[in-house]
Amino acid sequence: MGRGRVQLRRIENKIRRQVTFSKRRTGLVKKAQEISVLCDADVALIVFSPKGKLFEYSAGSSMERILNRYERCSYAGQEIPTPSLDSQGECSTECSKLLRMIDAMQISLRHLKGEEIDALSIRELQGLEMQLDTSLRRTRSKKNQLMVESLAQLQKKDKELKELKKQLTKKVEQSEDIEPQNLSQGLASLATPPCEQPHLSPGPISPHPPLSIGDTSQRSDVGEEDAGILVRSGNTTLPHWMPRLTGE
Amino acid sequence: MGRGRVQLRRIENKIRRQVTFSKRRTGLVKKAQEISVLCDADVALIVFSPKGKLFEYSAGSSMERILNRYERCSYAGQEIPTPSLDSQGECSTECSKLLRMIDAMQISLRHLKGEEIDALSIRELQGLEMQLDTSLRRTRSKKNQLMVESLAQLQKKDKELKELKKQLTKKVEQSEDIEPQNLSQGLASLATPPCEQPHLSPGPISPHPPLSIGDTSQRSDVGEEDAGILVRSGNTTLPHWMPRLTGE
DNA sequence: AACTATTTATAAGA
DNA sequence: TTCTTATAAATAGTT
Repeated sequence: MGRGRVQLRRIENKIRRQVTFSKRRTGLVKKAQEISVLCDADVALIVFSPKGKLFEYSAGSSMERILNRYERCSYAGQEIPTPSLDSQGECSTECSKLLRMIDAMQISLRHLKGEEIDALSIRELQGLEMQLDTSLRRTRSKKNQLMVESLAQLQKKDKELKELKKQLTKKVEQSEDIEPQNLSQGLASLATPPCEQPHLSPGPISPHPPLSIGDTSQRSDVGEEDAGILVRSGNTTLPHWMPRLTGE
Repeated sequence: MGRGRVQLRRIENKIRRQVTFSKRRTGLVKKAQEISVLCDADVALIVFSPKGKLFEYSAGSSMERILNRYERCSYAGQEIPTPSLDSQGECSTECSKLLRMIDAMQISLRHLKGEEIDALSIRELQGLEMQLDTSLRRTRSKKNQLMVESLAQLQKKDKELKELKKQLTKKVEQSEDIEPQNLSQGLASLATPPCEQPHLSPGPISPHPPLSIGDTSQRSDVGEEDAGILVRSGNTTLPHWMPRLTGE
């Protein structure tokens, strides 16, 4: 059904494969829905795209219901999966559902943490790899964005302080005959503060949310990705995660 | 597709309904198998006939594996099923504990998936980045290891088949005066099979567990890490995830 | 289970 | 992604 006879083998072209997947997935769901309505059947359809994305469809009853029914039917002859502690019917059902959920989530968490991946197939590993790659990109990107913003803030603050210093110095000079040195020395140590994290001081000095500045105890990966904007500082004291480019 | 427009409503006639069910079920399975092969997807299909009979089909991976994966994926993104009903002190305490646990896990899970990272601090992002980096390395490493092993297997099999072909060809030549060409031609097409995924054929042809072979729909990252061993193939049909180095 | 007249699905192209 | 169109495929009703 299309402009050429379909070869029953993997479509090599990535784009065409993706398009075909999308179309056929729609078709499959439609068929599933049709058989459900026409023939009064319960249908559950689960599809994982090659990239590992999940698509699900169920008709006639909820996915959960169908899967439960499936387990009952398919395990019909096998061992009993320990109904175990049951006395408060309702609640234990709820609890065991939560426990299963936790089980499943733990497995996911372990995999995402690179643990217990020995049991995974190549296909699953590739899905995981892509997921992790995406996450890593996003995380790096976000981190670098925050770093740049944070630095810009510091620079702005520094500039303001310098300006303040300048003005005050001027005033001091004007009234130097009255108070010779005390004030001017105090200002010198105040003008460029030792770059503390903003959130250490409870008072909201800046209108921005608390920025905590991380360290770079890793490989050199700071200047990557979309943080390609190189921020140069004059004689600003740099935060410790920033590579010292200017040999001030 | 038939001699009348299909009404999307339950077929009342019992016989017709049963017949349609049977036909469409076949069609649905065929479609499922096609999308799996064409698009390299994992598909699970569960159908309950109106009489309650179970039909199941899976492609790309075993039903069990797909259902496990489904639970992992679907729970990972799911909403918490309402802390709700609490009256029986003991159990609801237990439940809410589990729910809090699930909550925490979901947050971790989302972060590891690169979602909802906007609220994280630079320090937290760096921690996450390192975690993801480690996971990615491990995953790639494991995947590549499996790929190499899988390829080695295929090569071994290929070699065996070639040896077999050679021997059989020899035998044929010896008795060529009796049966001129039929056998030898049949062998030629049999010697190097089109590298189907083993799990598509139900019968266990090889003694190896079903290897599901993933694709490389990503950046070129196959030859990295500890998979530095370059495996060359003769005229073996390569699995599709393998970069074609030999321009056969 | 087979056979067609038709309807549907969809591959390719835009 | 969505629309269009030519054609392959599925299948409803029939035998």
